[in-house]
Parts: sequence; structure tokens; C-alpha cells
Amino acid sequence: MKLNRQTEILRIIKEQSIKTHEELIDALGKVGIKVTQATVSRDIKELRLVKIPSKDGSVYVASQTEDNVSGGAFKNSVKAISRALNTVVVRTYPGMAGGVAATVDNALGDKILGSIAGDDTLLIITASETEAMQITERVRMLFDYKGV
Amino acid sequence: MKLNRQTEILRIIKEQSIKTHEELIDALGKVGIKVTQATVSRDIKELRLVKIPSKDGSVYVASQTEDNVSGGAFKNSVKAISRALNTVVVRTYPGMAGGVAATVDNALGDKILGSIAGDDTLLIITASETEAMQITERVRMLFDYKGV
DNA sequence: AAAATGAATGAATATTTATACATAGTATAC
DNA sequence: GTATACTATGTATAAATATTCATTCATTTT
Repeated sequence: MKLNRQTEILRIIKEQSIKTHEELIDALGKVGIKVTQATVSRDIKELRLVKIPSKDGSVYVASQTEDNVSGGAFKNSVKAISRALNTVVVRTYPGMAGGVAATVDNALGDKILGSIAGDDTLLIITASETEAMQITERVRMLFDYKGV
Repeated sequence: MKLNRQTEILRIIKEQSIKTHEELIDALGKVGIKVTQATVSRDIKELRLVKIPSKDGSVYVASQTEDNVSGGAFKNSVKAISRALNTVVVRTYPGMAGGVAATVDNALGDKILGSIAGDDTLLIITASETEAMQITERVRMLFDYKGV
């Protein structure tokens, strides 16, 4: 399924140097995901990945929306991330929930039903349990979350 | 000449939405610069321009090195920029010269001979008077300098 | 000044990426 | 359930971009 594959793509380009759609297809293949170049092209567009020129050829990286800008400022604001049914609960340090929420909305807004932030807690509502699991994973990546 | 054309490219992509090499070639043509797609491709690579996907197609913008990251933090630190022969003098607010220098080195390091920063003044040395003029222009763009 | 060296560029071409169209899959309404 | 509508995907192809090779320009060396 799409969300799943795109999440995998984000992880892949973060870990290795992907220079072409073909390389990405191979990498996905190794994780058991089989797709064609056309699909990868669309994924890259939707994820707004960007190809940055460097010495040994251009490389794909996440741009604005996802990682870079957004997550950055609040990377160390998240204390815990957990899920229950179709909700994802993010615990932050005091006062940071709002910023984290804004970041999440910005990055994943179109994939969630909505979110509510208190002072140190953010609640994300998704359409289904499955999506909640995937969103959880995405949020973890977004904030570079190392915990369980 | 190259440096000149690339400077022009930076200005163009900042002002209008350039989606393909061809569009860039046209835009350059209107300014009296005539080149082929191959050259533009190389320029884009050297300038490390990046194509960002958006609703109405992808658009080229300057990435890391140039504008975005670098210039940003010090955009309001520059008070004046002037040139004399092969040197460019940048006056900054007290204590900011070092940061501005780092930014310049990072963005244009390979096009200048070197730079020396004091507390509120940065001196950039170039190989020739011509280059100094072009670098001056680039520094202006880098810091979004509005003055004379 | 001629020769030698290296950068810049263009023409032709290879490679990579995007898209039009058709089909399959999924959910929603009836 | 079947029909309807919408999304996702693949295939084939068009479009865009990168690169190889040859040539021209400018600079330095002899």
C-alpha cells in the first residue's frame, strides 16, 4: 500500500544515497516492495523529495515539508510516542505540544483527521487503526525519535 | 562568461518560476545571454539548484549553499557592501562580521581568494576587478541587500 | 609568436524522469 | 450483492536532463 511504501522510501533515502528511481526500486525490492518506475516517480513527487547535486551525482533527500525544516526545531521536544487504536499520543516537554502539533500538521496534515494539542500532550486522530500505526512510524521519523 | 551567466540564473529563478532548462534558456536570452541546454544543465549542477515539486509542476530554486540556509540567519546583519578594485568590503553590525564571513565562504568560497573578518567589517579578496564586481553582486543577493 | 595546457561550450546522444492512457483494486451507495 | 466512483498502479511513451566527445577560447610556457 502507498503510505507504507512512501514511509519506506523516506527511510531509505535517509540511510543510503539514492540517485535514480531505479536505485530506489531496487532498494524497495530488498524490503519486499515491488513497484514500477512510474509509481516511484509519483511517490517522489508526492513526498516532495528533491534531488540535490553533489560531487558524485545528484541524490534524493526530503525537502521542506518532511524532515529538514519542520522537524528540526522540535526534535528534542518529544518525550514519548504511543498509539491506541486509531489515535496517536505524543508526549512532549512542557509547553512544546503546540509546536510539535504544528509540525505534524504541516508534514502529515493530509493524512490525518486532525490533532489536538494541550501543553505537553498532542493527540492525533487517524481514520483507521492501520493508518495510526503508519502515522506513528512517520512521527517517529519526523522527530528522530529514538525511544520504544 | 560563466560567473556572470550563473549570477543571472540565480536572479532569474528567484524572480520567476522556471520549470525547465528551456525556460531558463529563454529567460537568459531576453537578457542577451545565449547558451545551449547542455551549458544550462552544467550551471544548474554547479549552482546546486534544486527542483522542488509543487502543484503546477516542479520549480528550480537555490538550495543549501546559496540563499536558503546560509544567508538567512545573517540577512539583517549587513549594513553596507562596497567594492574597490579587486576587494569587496562588507560592513556589518557589531560582532556579526564573523558569521557573515562564514556564510560567504560557504557559499562562494571557491570563487574568491579569501576573506578576513574583524568585528564589524569583512574584507573579501578576489582574483580580479571583474570578479570583484560579480562577487559584490552575489553577496548582495546572498544577503538580500537592498541598499546602494 | 607558436606550442601546449586547461576551461568552457555546443552538438549529438544516452539516461532519467514524467505522463497519457488503460486497467485493477477499493470503497461507497443503492 | 451489484453498480458507481475514486484511487492506485502498470505499460508505453513523451519530455526533460545529463553526459560523451569534439571544438573553440583563453592563458601560460617556451
